[in-house]
Amino acid sequence: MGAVRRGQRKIKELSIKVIGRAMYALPPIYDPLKVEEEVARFWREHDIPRKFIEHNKGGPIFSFLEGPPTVNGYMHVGHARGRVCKDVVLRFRTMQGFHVWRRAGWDCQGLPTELEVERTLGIKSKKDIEAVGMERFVEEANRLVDHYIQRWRTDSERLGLWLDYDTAYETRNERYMEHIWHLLKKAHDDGDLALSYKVVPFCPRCETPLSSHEVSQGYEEVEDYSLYVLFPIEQRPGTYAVIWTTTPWTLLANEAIAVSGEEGYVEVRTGRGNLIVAEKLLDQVNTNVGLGVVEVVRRFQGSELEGLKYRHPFMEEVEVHGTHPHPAHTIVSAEFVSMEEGTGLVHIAPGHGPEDFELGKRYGLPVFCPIESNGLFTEEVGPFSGKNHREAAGEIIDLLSAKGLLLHRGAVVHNYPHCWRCGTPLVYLASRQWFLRVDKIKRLMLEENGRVKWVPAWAGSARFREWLENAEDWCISRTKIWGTPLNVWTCESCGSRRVVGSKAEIERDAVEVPRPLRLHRPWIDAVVFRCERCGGVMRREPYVLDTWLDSGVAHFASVDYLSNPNLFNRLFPYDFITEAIDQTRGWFYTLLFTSALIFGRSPFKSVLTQSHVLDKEGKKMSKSRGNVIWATESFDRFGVDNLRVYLLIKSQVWESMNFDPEEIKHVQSSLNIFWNVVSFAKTYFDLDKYDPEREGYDAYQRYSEPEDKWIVSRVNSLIRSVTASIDRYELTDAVRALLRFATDELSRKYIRAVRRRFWEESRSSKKIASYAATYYVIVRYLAMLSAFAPYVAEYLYQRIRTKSMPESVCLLRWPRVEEEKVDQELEDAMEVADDVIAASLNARQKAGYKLRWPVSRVVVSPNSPRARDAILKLSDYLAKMTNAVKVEVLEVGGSPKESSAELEPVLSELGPAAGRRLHDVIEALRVSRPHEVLESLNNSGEYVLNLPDGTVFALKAEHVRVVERLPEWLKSSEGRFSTVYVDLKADEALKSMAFANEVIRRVQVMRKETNLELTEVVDCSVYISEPLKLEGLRALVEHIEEETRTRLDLVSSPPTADEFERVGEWDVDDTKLVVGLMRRKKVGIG
RNA sequence: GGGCCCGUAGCUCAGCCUGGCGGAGCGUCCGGCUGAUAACCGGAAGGUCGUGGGUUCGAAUCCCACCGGGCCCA
Repeated sequence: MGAVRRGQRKIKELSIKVIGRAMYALPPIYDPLKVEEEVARFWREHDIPRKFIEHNKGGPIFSFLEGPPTVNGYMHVGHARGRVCKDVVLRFRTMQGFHVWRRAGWDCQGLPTELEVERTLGIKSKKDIEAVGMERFVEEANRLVDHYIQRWRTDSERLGLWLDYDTAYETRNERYMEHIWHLLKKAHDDGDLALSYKVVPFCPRCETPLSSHEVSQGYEEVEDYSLYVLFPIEQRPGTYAVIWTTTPWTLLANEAIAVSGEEGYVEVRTGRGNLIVAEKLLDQVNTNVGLGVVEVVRRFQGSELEGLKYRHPFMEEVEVHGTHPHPAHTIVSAEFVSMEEGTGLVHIAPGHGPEDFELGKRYGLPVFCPIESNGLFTEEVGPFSGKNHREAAGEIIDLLSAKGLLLHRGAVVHNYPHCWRCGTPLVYLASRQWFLRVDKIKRLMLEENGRVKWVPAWAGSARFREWLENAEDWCISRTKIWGTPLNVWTCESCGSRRVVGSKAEIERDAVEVPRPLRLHRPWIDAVVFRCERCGGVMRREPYVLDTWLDSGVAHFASVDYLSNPNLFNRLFPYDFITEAIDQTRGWFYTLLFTSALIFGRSPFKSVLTQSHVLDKEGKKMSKSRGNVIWATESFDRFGVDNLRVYLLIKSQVWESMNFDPEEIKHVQSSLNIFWNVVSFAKTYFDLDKYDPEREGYDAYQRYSEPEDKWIVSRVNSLIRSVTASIDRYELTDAVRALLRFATDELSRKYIRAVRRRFWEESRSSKKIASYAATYYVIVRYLAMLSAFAPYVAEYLYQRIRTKSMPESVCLLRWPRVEEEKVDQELEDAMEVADDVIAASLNARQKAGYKLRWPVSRVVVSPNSPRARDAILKLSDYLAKMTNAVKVEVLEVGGSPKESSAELEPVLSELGPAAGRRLHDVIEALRVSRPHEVLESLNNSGEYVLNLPDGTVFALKAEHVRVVERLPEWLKSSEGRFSTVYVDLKADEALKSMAFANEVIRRVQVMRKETNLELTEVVDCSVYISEPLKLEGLRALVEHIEEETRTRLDLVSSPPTADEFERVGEWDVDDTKLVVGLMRRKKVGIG
C-alpha cells in the first residue's frame, strides 16, 4: 500500500456509498426504538433499576404513595401521562439523594373485574352465579387480576416508571383487607359505622348500590320523558294538581305532592279542567303543554294548598295505596321546590328519591319502594309486577293517558346519573345499607386540607374544599362478590352485632370455620360466631365493601401498618401523591376520609393533580368511540422517551391535553438536535483523545472564550430553573426549559460558535477549553434529561462517561448550581451580541453579501450604555461571528461618519399646515441644510422657510422626519439593542479571502462526497480560470490547507478525472473553478 | 341552577400573579449558511388577545357582565 501520487490512475468513481466505517461517533439520526432496545438490555444486564431504588438507603426519606391503578384493562396514554409525572418527580428526588419510598400497588377488586368475570363465564344473572359457583367466580377474578398485573407491570417498566414492584401491595391480599377490617372495627367502636335505611342509587344491571363518588363519575346527558300528570283533588272534583316528572316508574310509589309554602299558585280554567300550577311557572307550562284558553280562577299562597287530599293515579292498580294512612296522598310543603322548571308542584316518592325520603320522614309518609335491586317491579304493583321499571314506562304512560290523567307527554335532555362502569341508568331505591358517618370528621378534613399543598392551588382551595363541604355519609356496602367482605356479624336471634378485626379473631372465637379459611367470599360467609349475649348464631352481613375503600386505606394498608408501625411512622404522612383531577371525588377523598377517621390527619402533604388526555379533536377517549390510544402502541410507534416528553410538554399537566400523534415528531426533532450535539462533540473528543478527567473545565477555564463561559453559565442557570420548576411540580415548565436549552442555546448558538475551534488541526489549549466546556454542559444536561427521557440520556451518557463516573446516568446526582460560574452580566451581554449578529446578517442580506465573504468592519451604534458595554466586551466574538476584520463601537445613539441626515416631509402633518403652498415648502425644505434646520427646531421649536412667493412658513418639528442617508457600500439594520452598519468596501486581500472561502467550501463538499476520514490529509489541485484571482490565493494557501486538511497545488490547467480520484467543477461569480482530490495513500475501504 | 378551568397568529402554546411597544415553536413563502446536514441562520406574510362594559395616563394582564368549550356538583 504505497502512497498514491498525483498523476496516477484514478481508482474509479468508487465506493462513495459503501464506506464501512462510520464517520461520526454516533449513528447519524436518533432512532428511539434502537436506543430503547440497547438501553433496556444494559439496564437489565446491570440490574440498574434495583441499584437506582436502593442507592440512597439511609438517606433522608421522600415518601410517595402510589395510587393503585385498577388492574382491569390496559394502560392507555392517559394513564401513561400520570405515570410519567410520578416517574419524573421520583427520579428527581432520588437523584437529589433522597431515599424514595416508592412501593407499587394494584387495585384488584370491584365492579369492573366482576363484570369481566361475568362476561368470561357467560353469567347473566345472580342465578347463573349460583350455578357456576362462587368459588369458580373468585378463582376467575384472581386469574384476570394476575393477568392484568403482569401487563401493567411490564408496561410500566417499559415506560421507565421504576417503582418497587416486587413488594407491590395488592388490595385483594388478606393482610391488606385486614387493615380495612381494622379500620371498620375502630369506626364501629367510635360510633362512625352505621346501618341505615336510606334511598341510595342502584345500578340495576350490577344489582348494587353506588356511592356518591361513583355516581358523580357517571353523569351523562340523555333524553328522557317529560311528563305533565294530573292528580285529581278529592275535595274539588274537576280540579287537578299538575306535576312534572321525567321518571314515570316512580309514580307508582308516589305518596305526596310538595309545594313551596311561600310562592304563589293559581288555579286556571282550561279545556282539560281546572289546573293548579305555580304562578311563576304558568307561562312556561303553557308554552310547553299548550293549555289553550286560560283563565285564572283563583290565586293561593302555597301554604294554603297544604293538606289538600288527592286521589292517587294508580289507586286501582296498586292496591296497597289504599292502606297508606294520612298524610299520604296529600299536598305538603318543602323548601326544595323549584320555580325554575316543572310546575311548582313536585311529585314525592319517598322510596325513590333522597330528598323525598327526608321529606317523608318529616311528615311521616310511608316509604313505598316497589322496585327491587335488579330494577324489576315487585308484586305490590299488580299489572306491572316482574317488569323492568324502565321498560314499563310506556305502559304506565298509556294507562295514565287512558285515565285522562296525562296532560302532556314530551321529551327533555338532561343530565342523569349512570353506572360509571356499565353505563346503565341508575335508579334510586330505599334499602338498608352500611355507612361511614362523615359528620364528626368533616371539620377535621377541611382543616387538614388547608395544610395540604395542592398543585395547582385551585384544585385544593376550590374544588376539593367544596367537595368536602358537601360531603355526605359514605355508603360502603355493596351486594357483590369480588370485594373485601364487610366484617359485621349479626345474631339471628337477638340482633347483636360483632365487628371482627382480624383473621386471627376468627380463628380464636368463631364456632364454625371453613377449611381452608379464606377472607373472600364465599369462604368467609361460612364463618359463624356464637352470640355472647343470647348464645344465638351470628352470621355475616352478606355485603362486600366499596372498592374505593380498598384504595382509600392504602396509606396504612400498603405498608402493612399492623405489622410495621415503625416503618409507617417514618413514611406517614406521605410527601407526595399525584393522580388525575377526578380523584377529587375518588382516591384523594377516600384517603383523607379513612385517615381522618383513624389517624385524625391528612395522609399526604402535597398533591399534583393532572387532567385528562383527550384525542386530537379534544374528545374524551373511550372504548365505545374507538379513539383510545394504548400505551404500548405508542411506545412502539413513537418511542418511550418521545412519548414521555410529549405527554409533559404539550400543556400544563393539570390542564387537559389533546393528543395528536403528529406533534410527537417535534419532540423527536428536538431530541435529535441534542443527539447531534453529542455526536459532534464525541467525534472530536475521540479524534483528539480528549480526557475529561485531566482536562476538565476548571483546569482549562483560563483558556476559555466568552462563549465557553457563557454556555457554562447558562447551564447553571438552567439547573437552577429546572430544579425550581420540579420542586414546584411544574413539570411542563421544566421540560420546556430543558429542550429549549438544547436546541436554541447549546446547538444553535454555542456549537455554531465553537465549530471552527473544534476543527482546528492542532491540539491547542483553546480547543481543549471548548471541549471542556462542552463536556461540562453535556454531563449536567444528561443528568437532568434522564428524569424525563431516561433511555436516550442513558445511551448518550454511556458514550461520554469516564471510568470513574457512576455506571448509569440514573445513578448520577442531580446537578448542583455552581454559583461562581453563573455570570448574569455575560448572559445579558450575549443576548445583545446575538441581536447584533442577527442585524448584521440582515444588513448583508439586503446587499446580497454572503457571510462567507469577510468584511473590513462592522460598525455598531448601541442604543444604551448597557448595550454598549456588552458589545465592547464581546467585540472579538462579534467579529468572529459576523466575519468582520474589526468591530467598531460608536457612542450611544451615534452615527457612522459616512452617514448624513436628511429631512423628509411628513405629508400628513405638513399638508394641512401648508395648504396650497405645500409644493413650495417641500422644495424649500429640500434645499435647506438639515443640520441648521434641526438645530433651530431644537432651540426655538421652529424653523422659518422662505418661499419663492415671498411668504414665510414656520416649520415645526412634527412636520419632518429625520432620515439617515448612507453610501451604497454601507448597509444598515436595526436591532433591539443597536443599529448595525456593515462596511462592504472590500480591498484585494479581502476579496481574495472571500474567494478562498468559496474554494474551501467546495473542497469540503468534495471531501464529504468522497467520504474521507475527518482528519485524513489529501492532495488537492485547484485551477481558477481568472489568473488574478489565482494569484490572490497564493498568500492564502496555508489557510486553505488548514481549513480543508489538504496539501494544495494551485495549477494552471484544470485537473482531470484521469489524474484525480475526484474532480469537481464550479462557476463562482463567473469564474470557473476546478478542484481535483487525491488520497495520499490508500486506506482500508470497500 | 352552582363551583372550577380554558379561550392570545393557520396549528400548538408562552405572556396574566406583580398593568407599560402583543411573543415563541410549527406550518407557508423568499433568501442564505453548512465536514452536526433529515440540522441551522436571516427575512416576509399572518392578531378584534372570545364579546361588551368598568378602573387607569395606560389593560392580553385588574374588576363586572355576557358568549363559547371542558371538568365537577345539584
